[in-house]
Amino acid sequence: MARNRHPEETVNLILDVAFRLFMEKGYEHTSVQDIINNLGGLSKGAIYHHFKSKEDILVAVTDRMTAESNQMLAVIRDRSDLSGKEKLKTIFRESISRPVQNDIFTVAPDFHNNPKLLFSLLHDTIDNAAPNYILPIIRQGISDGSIKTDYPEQLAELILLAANVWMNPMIFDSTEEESYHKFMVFRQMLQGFGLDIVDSEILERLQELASIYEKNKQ
Amino acid sequence: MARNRHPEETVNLILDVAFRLFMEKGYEHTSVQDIINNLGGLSKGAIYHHFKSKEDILVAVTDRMTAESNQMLAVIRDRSDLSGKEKLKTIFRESISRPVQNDIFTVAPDFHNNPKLLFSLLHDTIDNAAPNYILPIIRQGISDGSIKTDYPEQLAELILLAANVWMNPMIFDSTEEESYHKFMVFRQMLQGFGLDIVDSEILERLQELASIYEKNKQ
DNA sequence: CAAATACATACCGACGTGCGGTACTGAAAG
DNA sequence: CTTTCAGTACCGCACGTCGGTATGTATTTG
Repeated sequence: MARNRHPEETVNLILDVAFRLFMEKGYEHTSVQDIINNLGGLSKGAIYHHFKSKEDILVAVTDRMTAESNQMLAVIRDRSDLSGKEKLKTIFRESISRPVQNDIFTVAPDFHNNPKLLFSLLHDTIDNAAPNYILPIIRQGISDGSIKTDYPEQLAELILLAANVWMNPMIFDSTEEESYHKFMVFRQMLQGFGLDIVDSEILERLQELASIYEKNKQ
Repeated sequence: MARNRHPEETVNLILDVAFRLFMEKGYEHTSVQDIINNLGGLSKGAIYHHFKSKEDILVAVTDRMTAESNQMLAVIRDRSDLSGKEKLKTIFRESISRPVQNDIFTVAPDFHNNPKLLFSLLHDTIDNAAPNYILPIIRQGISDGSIKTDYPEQLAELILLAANVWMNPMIFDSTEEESYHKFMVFRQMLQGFGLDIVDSEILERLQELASIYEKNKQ
């Protein structure tokens, strides 16, 4: 295949293909040769020119996965027109209403055969997203009086772990009913921390989302 | 190597060695040959006589890991002298006081390089431990009036996910202070569900445990 | 003795990766 | 505008290792 004048396009092509295959067959059951075969003429040398290992491709893929949602978190975190509690409310409304499939990712991620991918998400949640996005919001909430807790770091972790992992239908698939119950338990948990961030609009959206997932499975 | 008259000893030897290596180097970076080399004369044929694949060894290893703690859960679940809330209380007191290192496992499990192992633990928690051990206890608690919730299944999942994963020092290492804070947040979460299962004895034990872990790291 | 079991040995195809080589690019030099 | 040339995108094969299998053999069991 001819040399590409914009190598970043080649990198993106590799990531697109790798992501799709990782989702379809799992990271471990996707060989580098599989990726090559779906690259349309590119060779093994091309891959190892842009990435130093197969693992390196996975890292890039997961980075691209979390980048978008982290961007959303950053924007909300930096708004100056909302209290801490209102920001949390906004985050959950956004993350629920956002469709899982967008233009980049035409395949709905499936973590059932992807221990490595789940592992990355888990650590991104605890090591990156919670301290960098949720924690500042909780701190602000403490300052402005809209949130009360003695342990903001741990509260941020627990909330995001529940939301990003436990309630994530890509990780633990649930029936519509179960998803709804999870959300109600989550709501009650937040209320236990004095955080009543759930309104009827969010509840409505959740029920919609759950029914969509249910239909896609069949 | 001579044939063993008690093949279960060979199986246990394989599992001992595999477990140690998985913990030291991670599942993926442990080759079958690595296991063989640490078996003291046994060969590849021996391994593939007792296990059908490397993955099969991992399953056996994780089963042995969770068996002990699940046994403890079963005993408490089946006691007839305690209310639901008291059983939960007992479980947490037990799991905190139980030393992580026992005679079988001389290596403290470390999940940082073991996506597969963490994956297994996560699914055992949600698919097995929560519904089979915690859920019946919560149901009993609902019956005897010591626990109140509309969604026992999801509450069981959330509680065990927080306890087994989030608060697990083998998965997310924390300083003594962080562990303590996690526990306090956990406590507040349970209180939000009307469950006040934490007493001063448990708090004391937690602080001890945290300081032990802190020392072992250095 | 025969069947089942507990291993050992030799070997296979597929895998991730390294590397010597090639062909293209874009900018500087003439 | 042409020539030159260093940098790099990409090729494709060779290598060592991997998980797994087929088969052989000694030992135990019934």
